[in-house]
Amino acid sequence: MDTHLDLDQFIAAVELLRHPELRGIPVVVGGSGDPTQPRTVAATATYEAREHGIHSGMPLRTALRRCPEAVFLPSDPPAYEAASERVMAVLREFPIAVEVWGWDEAFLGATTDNPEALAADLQHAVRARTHLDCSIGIGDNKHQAKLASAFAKPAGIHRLTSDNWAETMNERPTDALWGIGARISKKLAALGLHTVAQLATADPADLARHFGPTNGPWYRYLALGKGEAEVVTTPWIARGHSRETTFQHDLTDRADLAYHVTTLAEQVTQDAREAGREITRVTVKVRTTPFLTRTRQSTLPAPTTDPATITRTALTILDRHDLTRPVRLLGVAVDYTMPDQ
DNA sequence: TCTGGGGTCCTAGGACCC
DNA sequence: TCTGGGGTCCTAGGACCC
Repeated sequence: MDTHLDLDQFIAAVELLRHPELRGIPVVVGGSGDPTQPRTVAATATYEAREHGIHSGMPLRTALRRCPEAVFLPSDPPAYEAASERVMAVLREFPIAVEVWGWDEAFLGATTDNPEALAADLQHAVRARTHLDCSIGIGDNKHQAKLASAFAKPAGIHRLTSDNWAETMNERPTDALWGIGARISKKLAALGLHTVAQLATADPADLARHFGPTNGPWYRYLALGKGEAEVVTTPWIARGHSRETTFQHDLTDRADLAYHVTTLAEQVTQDAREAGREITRVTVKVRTTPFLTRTRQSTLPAPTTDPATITRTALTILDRHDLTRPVRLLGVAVDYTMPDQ
């Protein structure tokens, strides 16, 4: 039996623990906390802020317009990281497998006759030790458990297994599945596949023709409620790493672009060194007005952690971009060598 | 609603080689 | 030279997720 644990309103909850006086009023977290700053979006919004139509991903300036009396707090990733680690430590004290999935989620593998009782124990322990609420989903695999935890919100427990999959999911739109978003859902709808039930009975060869040999059949697999069941506890080895910056005002001067690419390349190389990883490929991302994103990349002749090599490569790649339009974002990404290669 | 930052995986097409 | 077929690597972009 797999379970998925999802902390409720994680970032907002951590902030409200630090600022109890803000309970009950609209709070928006994001950027440096200055809602007049352009090109900054909300990381999260409290329930009270949501009632004003504010949601995560919304530009802070829009949020401010919708709710001028809202309190805006800066995003504080180290604080969320620390809170997350406290929660994961509580989970690891249980005789269960823990697969950390971002800051505020974890998959848990357990052998038990009574998963609801285990889930309640976990909720009580997390609440007692961290003052944070979580929702827990129970399923036959991680996909089912993940969807179940959403049904469990707030602070509840829900079971979604193959026994009640069809009755729960069949009439829902395809983007209710974990792994199908708005784009694929729209393409599926254009093929007459609107619901999970319709996708589940679609022809796999048909899907493969439209979505590729891996993705097509996989979508049908998701619609049948199937998915990976193994909870992996071994630490994740990152495939790569990146840093990017959106500028509050567009850049047009090539010297400015070169300066920022150099800084990003140096940061990324330093990150790689600290992680003890070697770089095999460099990608430079450029987003111009009107929100057009392009990437250029180059594979290195040999893996390296030499800052000069990475910087030089990044600058050469930058010159392969069309830089005739104002630039709003620059990014440098690298791929790492993987062990056993 | 003028639209963040950091990831992962898949696909299609071209280059190149045998 | 009118040109087969397969394998592999590389690049650029798309889609999804937290």
